[in-house]
Amino acid sequence: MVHFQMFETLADPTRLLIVESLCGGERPVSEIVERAGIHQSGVSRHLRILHEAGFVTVRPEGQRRYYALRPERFRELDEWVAKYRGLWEARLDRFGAALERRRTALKDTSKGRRK
Amino acid sequence: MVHFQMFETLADPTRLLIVESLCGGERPVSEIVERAGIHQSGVSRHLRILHEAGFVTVRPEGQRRYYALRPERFRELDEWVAKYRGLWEARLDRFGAALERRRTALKDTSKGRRK
DNA sequence: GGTGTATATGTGTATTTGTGCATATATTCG
DNA sequence: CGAATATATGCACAAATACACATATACACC
Repeated sequence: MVHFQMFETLADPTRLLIVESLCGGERPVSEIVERAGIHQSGVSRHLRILHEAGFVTVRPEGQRRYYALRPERFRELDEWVAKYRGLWEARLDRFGAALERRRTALKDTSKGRRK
Repeated sequence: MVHFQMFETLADPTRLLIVESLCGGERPVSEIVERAGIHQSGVSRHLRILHEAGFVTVRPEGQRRYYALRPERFRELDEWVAKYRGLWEARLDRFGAALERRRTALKDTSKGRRK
């Protein structure tokens, strides 16, 4: 529950569009503005938010500023989601459960999820 | 950029707390209210939002309503984040690239993730 | 220095959001 | 039926947010 700010940062269509625009590598602001479809000042603000949240880096070059994705936050996101992988993996287990019980001894792989 | 609504849903500390409270299995509203630290009506609203966004299911039993996590949305989240795994994996690759090239033939174990 | 281009910031505003309170709905039990 | 418990909803309101416009800053080139 410390991570809700990461989700706040991504909880805006324009910011998510910016993130996906940076998927292919660093981009100058002007290029992002073209795709975003909102005023340049708005894009600048969104980039500030993304930067403060640690999702992007800036590299000034001349009068341009190139923004790029920063791996750390995405990795953090990945680790958060990882905690919930058991949800659907467990479901698949249940399908094959009866079958599996007949074949092998029941190895208790449930990580204490069942209350 | 179709997924920003998923992030909107998780972009609230109380809702994220609810999600994590449901990690251990289904819970009645009353129990969630205790942990949330806000008024019962607020919790009810958050549960509605989570439900409409497809993050939870409801199972009425008597006068209680048991909420539980729904795997689909989390899986969707996982798939979204997966697109960004290349960010840090690529960085690691670069560190060990020269070394690895000398040791083994390049076995391509990437499951088609690289675009 | 001055001019032009790229990006950031101050300000006002309309919209959205989380919340508590009071009340409504549903369910159980007598 | 009525009373009690569990949960949802109508309403009002304070706080936050995304946006455009105008302006400020930073840099390049003359």
